[in-house]
Amino acid sequence: MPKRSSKEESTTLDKTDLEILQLLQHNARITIKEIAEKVHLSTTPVHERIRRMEERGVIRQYVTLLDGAKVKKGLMVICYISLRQHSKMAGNKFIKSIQEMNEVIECLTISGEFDFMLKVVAENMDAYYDFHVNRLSQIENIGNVQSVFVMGVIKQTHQLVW
Amino acid sequence: MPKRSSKEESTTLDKTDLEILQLLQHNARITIKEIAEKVHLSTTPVHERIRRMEERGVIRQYVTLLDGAKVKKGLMVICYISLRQHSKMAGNKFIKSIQEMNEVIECLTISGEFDFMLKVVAENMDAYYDFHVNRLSQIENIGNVQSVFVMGVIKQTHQLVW
DNA sequence: ACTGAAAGACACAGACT
DNA sequence: AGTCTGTGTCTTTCAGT
Repeated sequence: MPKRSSKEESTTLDKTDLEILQLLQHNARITIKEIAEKVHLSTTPVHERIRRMEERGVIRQYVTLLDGAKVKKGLMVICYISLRQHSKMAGNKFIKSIQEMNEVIECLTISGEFDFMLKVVAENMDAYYDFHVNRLSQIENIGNVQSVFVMGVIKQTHQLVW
Repeated sequence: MPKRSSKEESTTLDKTDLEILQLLQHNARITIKEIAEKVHLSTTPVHERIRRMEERGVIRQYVTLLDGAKVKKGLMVICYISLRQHSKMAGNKFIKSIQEMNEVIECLTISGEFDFMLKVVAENMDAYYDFHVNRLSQIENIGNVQSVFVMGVIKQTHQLVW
């Protein structure tokens, strides 16, 4: 039997837990009282269930989503990158650079021709050009870079439970 | 001078608004009292500023982010799709199908060879294969489909203000 | 694991500067 | 646009089942 840290007890989520998560996914600012009513419980167990799911890491974060265009981040670009070297150290250096760039809101390692897929936000094309040429391309060990522009957002959700 | 609906007054965001947004981005369940302390104001103006930013649509939604692996959505796939026909009606039919598929958590229209980029979540490879063959490929008018597997998440944030 | 009650903290509205 | 103050509501803890 594998040992587990006390912070990550792996009791499975029951139906009530999933209902609570569903409600929280849609509205992180919903009151515990309101959740309690919807799942037909009093506030105490709801409070405790949420606390445990936070502790176990099932709940990662409560975030507020903003309208990009209204905070001067109207342009979204998908950016594919391959490195010239694939040593662990070279990879870590790249990752560190990416972590520090606020414009990069997502970075995934992917299968296929490229090593990374980035999602980059900028105010407009000029700002993106500046980012691309003066910051992204300056990272050492960068190989091929390819930009794909996002013309429209059809769907964007964070629901992992439904 | 262009008319504006009263719901979307376009007064620019000042430094305090941006500070509030920054705090809310990191923690949607932060109390107004705590925000007020950090921006050196009383709760009333903070409350009012948030209310206005919600009304104007600057704040889109408060959401809870879950750990995919812990809610049986451990696999993430990027999926590129081109349609056979590009009429408006054909496009709308596709979009409607996508909206109804919970596995598709993101859908973007993109420049380049493909028409759409999807982000799909599934419990494992079997579940993804089932989704791909029996649901995605069954949408009428689907042309080319290409799947890229996400091997790791280096960075994932929703901060548009920093 | 839950209910119910009770204390303390907070949100929200009003009067005023 | 802001502070201050009061009221009602919610969170959070605890005793009890």
